[in-house]
Formats: sequence, C-alpha cells, structure tokens
Amino acid sequence: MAGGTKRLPRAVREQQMLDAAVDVFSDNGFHETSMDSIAKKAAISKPMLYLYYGSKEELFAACIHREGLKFVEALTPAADPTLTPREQLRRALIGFLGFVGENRKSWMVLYRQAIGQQAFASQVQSSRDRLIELTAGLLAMSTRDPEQSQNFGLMAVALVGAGEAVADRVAGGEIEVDAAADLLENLAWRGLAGKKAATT
Amino acid sequence: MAGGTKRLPRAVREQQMLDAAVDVFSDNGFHETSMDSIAKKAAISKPMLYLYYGSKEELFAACIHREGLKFVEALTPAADPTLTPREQLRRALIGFLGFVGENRKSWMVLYRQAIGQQAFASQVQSSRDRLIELTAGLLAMSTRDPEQSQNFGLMAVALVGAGEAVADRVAGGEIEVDAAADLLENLAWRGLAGKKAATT
DNA sequence: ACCGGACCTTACTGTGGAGTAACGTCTAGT
DNA sequence: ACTAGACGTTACTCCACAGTAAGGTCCGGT
Repeated sequence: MAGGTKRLPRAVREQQMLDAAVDVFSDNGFHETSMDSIAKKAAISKPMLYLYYGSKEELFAACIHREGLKFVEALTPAADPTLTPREQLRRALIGFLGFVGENRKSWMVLYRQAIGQQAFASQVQSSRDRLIELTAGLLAMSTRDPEQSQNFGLMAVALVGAGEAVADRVAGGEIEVDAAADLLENLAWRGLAGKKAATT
Repeated sequence: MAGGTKRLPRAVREQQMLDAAVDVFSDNGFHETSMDSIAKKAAISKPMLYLYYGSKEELFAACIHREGLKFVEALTPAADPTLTPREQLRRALIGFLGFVGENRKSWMVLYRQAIGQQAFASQVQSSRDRLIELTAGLLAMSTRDPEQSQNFGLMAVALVGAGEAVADRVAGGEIEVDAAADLLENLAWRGLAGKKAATT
C-alpha cells in the first residue's frame, strides 16, 4: 500500500488538519509555516491539505473561522438580556479571559498572527469592531447619561484594547483570570465616571 | 555610465533607504515585502541595500531601531521629575498619541508589523514592558496606597493596552488626539480607585 | 597621472516552499 | 465480484525572491 495511514472519514481528517494547522501557525506565524510542516504535524501528506482546503490561505482562513467560533461560544452566555449590564459585562470578561487562558493557541492564531496578515487583518478587525460595539452598548445601558454615545464608543475601544493586553498576559500564564477580570470590570466601571469635561 | 543615479554620501542614502523601507514594510508587512520593491521605492538598486544593510532582516531591524528612537524622543519630555505624576502622565499621553497621529507609518511598522515577526516580537515586547513599568511607577507615585505594587503592574498593562488600541484609531484618523488623551488620562485616574477588594 | 576606494549598476544563482500530476488502495453500493 | 469514487501517497514542477558576482564610474589624495 502506498499510504501507511489509517483511512478516516473526511470530517475527522479535516479537524485533525485544523488542529495541526492552528498549532503550527500559532507558534510560527503564517509565513514562517510551511504546508509540509503542517502536513507532518497532522501525520498526513501535503496533497490532502490541498484536497480538503485548496490553498494555504484557505487553510489559514479555516483556522481563523473555527477558532473564532469557539471564541464566540465562550462569550455567548454573557449576552443575557435578563441580566444587568454589569453582570453581563462580568460574565463576558470571565468568558473571554477564561477562553484565552484555556486556549492560548487559539488566541495567538486569532489575534497575534491573523492581525498581521494583511489578507486577514480586516476580518479580525471587523470581529473586534463588533465586540467594541457590544461593549459600548453595555456601557450605554448601564448609565443614566446617554447625552453622548460618542464617548462610549471611544471608551469601548480603550476597554477592549485593555482586555486584549491583559488577555495576552493571561495567555502567558503571568496572571490569573479572576484578578484580570476584577481589574477590567473595575476599570470599565470607574472609567465611566467623570466624562463631562472630556468633550472635544 | 552604468549607474544613472546621482551619487550621494552614504549617510544620505541610508536614510532614503530606511524611508522607503518603513513605507513599504508598514503597508505590506515584512514577508509580503520584497527587497526589489524597497529598492524600487528608494530609487536605488538592490545590491545597495545589501551593501549598506546586509540582509532583509537587518534592514527591518534598522527600521525598527530608527522609528523606535523617534518614538522615545516623543516621550522623553514627559519624564520630568519636577512635574507631578499626573502631569507627567498627561504629557506622555499627548506625546505618544501625537506621535502616532503624525507618524502612522512608524507606528504601523513598530507595532502592527514588528510584533508579528517572531524574530522581532521580543524586541518590541521588551520596549513595551519598559513602558509598562514606567507607567506603573507613575501610578504608584501618584497614590498613597502602596500596599500592593502588584496591582499597579497589572493596571499598567491594561492602560498601555488601552493606549495602543486608542492609538490605532488615532492613526486611522478616526479620533482626535486630545479626546483620546482625555479619555486615557481619565481612565488611568479613575481606574486607580476601588482596588481594595480586588486582591488575589 | 594614476590609483584606491566609495558609490552604483546589470545580470545572474540558488532554494524554499506552494501547488500538482499521476498513481495506488480500500470500501460501499449494486 | 466489480466498479465509482473517496481516501491517500510519492515525486515531481515552477517561481518568487533573497542574496551575489562582476564590473563600471567618479573623486580625493599623492
């Protein structure tokens, strides 16, 4: 037999390949990663990758897509309108940071790698924008001062940025999820106050 | 004559090359940029790049280095011990955001590109770490609650992250430097309060 | 007047790695 | 039992691009 590998249904192989791809991409980045190395990691031959995913870029896109879904899943339970905005925010933070803590590789491939690859940066950016909008919405709902939603947008940008920076540390194992969540929650809350003088 | 270009002293050519390199790198990223395209942009032939900079990586490193210096220069005036920490922070913010606003390309190449390139990520990261430390120091000095400097470190991580996120928007021309500085200053200040319950 | 060396070019080499051709093998369905 | 097509491989092609070889021109010093 030419092939030494066990025959497996496509769906299974595809996940195997994605697992390998995420692993290698997250360690080395898009360009520094060769299809051969992914194939090797997945214990499969290169043409299989092309058969199932078409090209290196499509494979990378598939990684982003799958990991992105996982990510969204981690955040979904927070979006419960029966909860107070503050509680939703807290759950989202726990979900987010917990996810990053558990899935370093996902996080790495999603943000640190994808964002640098011109072709995918916009995709990531638009997800981020949605996240920012949601955050801005929570902030707006949680206060009785809707005079300028502009500020909430800017505030949300800052908070999400802070969240990402903290997430990196969480991913690096340098800090605890709980401590990080407390800090960010506090920051969001405190930061909201005293905006009156800050208009253009 | 084989060469059609004007003869210029090395120092001048080097800057021309760096200008071109920063320009192209910041638009396309490290890997998507070819030495030929840089040479073309600099209106010079490729071997000159190698003569003066040795390799593509060294050229990129030189970009990082030069732009990094500019960056530091923009922040330096803020580090004036005769000022209150709060005033120092404000000046640093203005310097930082102003720099990013004026030098989109520098910012892009320094952060968005360099950070994705495994070989340079650590260099950028260590600069960032220094910035975080400085910020933590300012925070610590500005409050009478030195019971746990740990928290200042974490807080500084979040603030710097927020700053970078906001800086990206500034670079994109979406928001004003002043508004951004106000927001961040406010965030830093307000965020400091209410930390007691947040210990590990 | 000549030479060393700084400045600059055209035209090449070499290779890593994306993508493919061509071919085996196993199994589900008739 | 035979075939279509899904699963899988080895062994290529081909090119973009990093890096180089060989050589031409101009100037300052002796």
